[in-house]
Amino acid sequence: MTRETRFGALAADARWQAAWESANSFATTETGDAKDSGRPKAYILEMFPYPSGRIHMGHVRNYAMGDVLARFKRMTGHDVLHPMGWDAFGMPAENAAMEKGVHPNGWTRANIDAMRGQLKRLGLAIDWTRELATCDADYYGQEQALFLDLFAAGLVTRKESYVNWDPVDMTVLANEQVIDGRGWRSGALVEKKKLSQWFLKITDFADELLEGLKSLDQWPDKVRLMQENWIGKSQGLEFSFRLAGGAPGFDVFTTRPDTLYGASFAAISPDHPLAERLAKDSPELAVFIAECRRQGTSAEQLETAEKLGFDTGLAVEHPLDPDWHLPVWVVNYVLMDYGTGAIFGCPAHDQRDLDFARKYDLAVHRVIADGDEDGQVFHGDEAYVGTGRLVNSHFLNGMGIDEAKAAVIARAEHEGWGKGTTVWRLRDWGVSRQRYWGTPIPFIHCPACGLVPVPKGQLPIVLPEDADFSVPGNPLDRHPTWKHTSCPSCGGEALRETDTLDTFVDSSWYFLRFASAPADKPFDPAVIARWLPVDQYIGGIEHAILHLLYARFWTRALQRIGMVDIKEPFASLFTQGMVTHETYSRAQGEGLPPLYFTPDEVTRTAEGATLDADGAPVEVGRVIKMSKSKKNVVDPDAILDQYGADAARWFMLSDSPPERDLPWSEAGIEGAWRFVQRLWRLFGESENTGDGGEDIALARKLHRAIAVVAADIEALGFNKAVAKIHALANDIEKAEPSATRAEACATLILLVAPMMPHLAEEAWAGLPDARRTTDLVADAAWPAVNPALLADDEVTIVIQVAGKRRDEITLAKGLDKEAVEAAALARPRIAELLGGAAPKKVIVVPDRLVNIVP
RNA sequence: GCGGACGUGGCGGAACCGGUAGACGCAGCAGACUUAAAAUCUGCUAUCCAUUUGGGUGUGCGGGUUCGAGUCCCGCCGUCCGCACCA
Repeated sequence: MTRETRFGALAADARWQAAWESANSFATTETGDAKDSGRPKAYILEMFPYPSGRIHMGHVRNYAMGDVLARFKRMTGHDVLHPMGWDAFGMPAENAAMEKGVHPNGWTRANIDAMRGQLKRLGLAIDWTRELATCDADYYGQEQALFLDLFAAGLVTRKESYVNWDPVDMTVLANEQVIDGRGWRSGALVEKKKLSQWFLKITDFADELLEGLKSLDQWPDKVRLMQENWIGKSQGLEFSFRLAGGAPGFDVFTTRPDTLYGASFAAISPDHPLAERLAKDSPELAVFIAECRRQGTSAEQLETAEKLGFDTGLAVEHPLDPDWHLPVWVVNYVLMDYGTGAIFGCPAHDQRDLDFARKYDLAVHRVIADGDEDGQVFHGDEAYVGTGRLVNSHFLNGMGIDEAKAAVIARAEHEGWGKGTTVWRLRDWGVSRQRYWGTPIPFIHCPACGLVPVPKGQLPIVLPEDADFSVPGNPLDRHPTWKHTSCPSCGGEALRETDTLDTFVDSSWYFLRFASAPADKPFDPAVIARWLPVDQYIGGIEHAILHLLYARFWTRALQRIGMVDIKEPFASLFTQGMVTHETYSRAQGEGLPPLYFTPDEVTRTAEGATLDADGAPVEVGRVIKMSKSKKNVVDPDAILDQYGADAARWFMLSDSPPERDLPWSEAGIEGAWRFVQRLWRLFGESENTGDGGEDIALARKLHRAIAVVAADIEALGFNKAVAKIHALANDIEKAEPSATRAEACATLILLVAPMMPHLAEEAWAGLPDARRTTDLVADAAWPAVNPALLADDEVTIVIQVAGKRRDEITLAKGLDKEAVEAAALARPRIAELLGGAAPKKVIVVPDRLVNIVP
């Protein structure tokens, strides 16, 4: 067979993908247990995609990274689990059903088929036998079983509550899914609606989920911090105010019980039951409350919102001095759904209270002083929130803040009017969705027996195939027959629950099902124990809170009921950056949005860009995340057709650090393509041994590259690994033919194999048998490093004079300081600079540099 | 407002633990090969002065610690991200 002078990527991609498939190369080695196989396990997982229909460049980047790691782990002797599946339930399928009249199942399955095909073209080392879609009855039936287990354990509740109702999607949203008062998917303004809802008691785990973050030392600090803020633990005092006259009042929560003597008013939320009660007899208050509710919740509105209040005329007794009465106001800045919906106002030491007090001319008393400022009247418009000592506070005077907090709590508990308590920002997870395309909640409403769990033997509760999607609302609820059933308990007529589960439930345990998927139960705990936790999880930062917090909760919930013995599902998390592209647009005149063009429609030059259709310039905009609306998208299929999988993968891994955004460019992919071809030519020289001699300098470079590339891949520093491989290729090309050079060419195949697997296979197949340890490079081992070749025996030492680089010498490695110093001072150039004078001081850093202070 | 991250050539970025700043790639310039183009190869490419050898400046800005700072400390400026009347 004569060797092609160009690497034919398209044919090679197909050839090797077929070869891997028929050799079953990426099937998981079931032992997965160092005890049995002697090999460590590596569970490499990328967040599974939603089957929207087409993959995008973000997927390519995400899966290329995971794939490099999975292939590298195989090469370094691990049993690897690297699966793929589909987060297949959710709104878009139902929207498609409504808009195009296709069934959600058919739409979803077709999308999965299309995307699977696209992913396979990337040549991913995935064990496709473990593929799952969350809309498989196999999968969601087991999810129903888990839901029943959690119910039995008291971790599922049903409560009547105000919910976030998305009027466009006609569904309920979790708090986390409401962004600036709008639905995260539809963008519609969210309304408050009272409904009976299913909840998972994530708040039971608030403390554990917070504490657990400390153990996740291989997670980005940023994500841990975001979760910590989300959980929002505050410790303080909860106490009751009595209305003056002795009538029962209301409870307040504060994190600053130390400032109680600085109180000058009490404030309740417009949604507080007391405010609502008072409003019945006060039309003015009713008007005020209505205005507060109209007030928006978006960032800008809150920023500029004025503190407004309504004096109820009521007064409450100060808990530490019953003769001291505080006026009760209804104010717009106290939220009903945090703490108790009521506070005491201490204007001197809380900015919001101070703004409010200044507006309504209320007393402002200093109770914390950081120096000699101890007058009772507080001046200025900036609250003092720093440290200090208590003043004007009777028995607290002179105490530090923490001491005073403890003293007030102790006194409250002793006298019985309050207690130390912890308040969380985290709410229970509302999982009810009034949708068709989700996991049916396995419960039955019986008029006689009430709420009855579906017996496990009757699972899965399958979605009906015939459903009407022509109008908004829940197709399950209006289905003519599906919800009618009999009660498992009394046998009488009963109705099925028609809510389905939030899709974040589906993604809270898919990583377990990948590891173990028996037919008769959700998973086999013994197999889970072998594979979990996931060793490397890779996905977008957009899941920092929702998905990752829910999955952590679900895992802990399963641990509590004894089904798994891990607390945290993901040992190491990596959040990759987005793929971005510049935009091309033309202004369309006043008031109109600009007209955007796709990269295909435009010719880009160094100076600017012109539209192919008319040859006139278009405006080159900022580099931003690829999005359909800005038309700055590049279709992976087109790239694969033109350049093949390896060039696409290589470019995705080059240049930008993986956690940062990657600017896509035509020049960049061209560069990757050229490098693929260059390597192909280089690999072709692998048998050119010249005179057969050794090239020790090249051998050193080779072995250093083997070690450094391995370390870079291990640390997910793909851009650095790419740079090192480039440098090594340069070095090999410059070297004269030799046995070492031939060996280096062959070894380079292995170094690029995780990133460019098709090219590697093609080149590997061209090697003589003597050089090939395995038929497929996919089964080959990572090259061994010869430690003796890692270090040079000579080093270049820089000579500085007064901290400035003036000269350099090459010396044997490991010389002692005196010898290095003498060698440096002996240099004519250094002697000249010193002008004959003895140096004041000489610093020698072994094998690195000499700094001479004249 | 609170919290966090980041500022290095024309661009993406590299630089171990404080020790040669700009690796590697892209773009650009010059040259070789070619009838020509593509492809490929070679060289140059932070900046200013001298242009042969060298010297000055330079990692957002201003200070500081140190023999030595992109890296550590203090204070600014800018960009991006997250949260948000959370009591």
